[in-house]
Amino acid sequence: MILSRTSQYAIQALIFIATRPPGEPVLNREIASYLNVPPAYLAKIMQSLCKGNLLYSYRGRLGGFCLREGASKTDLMQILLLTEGPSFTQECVLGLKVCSDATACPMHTKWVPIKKKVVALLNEQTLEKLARAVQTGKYRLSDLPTSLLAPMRRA
Amino acid sequence: MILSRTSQYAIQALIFIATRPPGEPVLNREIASYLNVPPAYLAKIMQSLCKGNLLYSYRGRLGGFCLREGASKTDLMQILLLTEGPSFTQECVLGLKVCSDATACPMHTKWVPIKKKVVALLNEQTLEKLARAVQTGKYRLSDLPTSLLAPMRRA
DNA sequence: CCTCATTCGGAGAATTTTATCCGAAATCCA
DNA sequence: TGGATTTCGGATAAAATTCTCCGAATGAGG
Ligand code: FES
Ligand code: FES
Repeated sequence: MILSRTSQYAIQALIFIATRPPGEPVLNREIASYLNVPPAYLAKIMQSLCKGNLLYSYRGRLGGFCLREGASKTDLMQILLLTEGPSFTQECVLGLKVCSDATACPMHTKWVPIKKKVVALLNEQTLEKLARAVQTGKYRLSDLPTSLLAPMRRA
Repeated sequence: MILSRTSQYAIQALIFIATRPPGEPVLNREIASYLNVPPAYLAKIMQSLCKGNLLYSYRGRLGGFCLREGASKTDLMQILLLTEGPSFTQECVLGLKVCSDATACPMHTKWVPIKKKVVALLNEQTLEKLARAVQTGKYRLSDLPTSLLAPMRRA
């Protein structure tokens, strides 16, 4: 039910960059402050996304991060393969070392079809799509300020 | 895509107990060795399952753990509520603090239906069902010995 | 009663994940 | 050239998860 924080930050950051005009480098500082995540930690994640060939990075003034050409067609699965490792779709839900029809745990037959749905979803959601959804204003990338979360709190 | 090890051990252990004759206490040591998990760690998990009212525990000779009456009707969701905490089905896939239609992230509309399927599955899989599946011999609770995992290894 | 076997409960070690810090290298611009 | 800004990369710290150890309490049986 859970992605690691690292994966969540990576996805959020990439969608955010995808909402910005392509070609204009975006500062790590700006992303972190918009998403409200720790800047130094996010910087590490950005580095690994560069190494995974999803981003370009530019140092110095006017530096920052840009999506690589075509990276707006990147889907979430490609990102998660970087951040969660290549085996994350192949794991047994009960933690057995091997998940296959031949070595199935008692959840296997029910779990695999759902897993397939998840994988299909991750494969079809591209940064472009997700960025557009955000741009409509109907969907958000960061938390609402706490003041808005419990508006009935006022006396 | 991932349950914590704690949850995986808890589920495995409970299914194992459910495959045993009810009323006869099962030793922690026996469970741990069958499932091939760290005994001292499993003992902690068993303790918390007792506190969560899924198990009875008996100390001393002839001690061990038994399912509580009716616990074979326990479903996986009840177990996970103990081991993962009460909010684990309500979390945003991208990590936003609140997941709701009104504060949706760009994955929300696609993710929630899948989440519902997962929840429904967890709600319908009882220890009884899962234990029976294991008893048929077609499904396993523990890993195969490594010697069997790569049978082509022999010269 | 004593002995043995077991869970209980607390402390704490090891590992992994998350987060921080800082000096060095790159780049822009004056 | 030199100053300002930014990422890079390595070390390290903090927190959470996973795992271990041990003495105490409990209960069965001799
Ligand atoms: S073996 Fe457990 S999910 Fe496939
Ligand atoms: S808000 Fe992200 S899944 Fe609901």
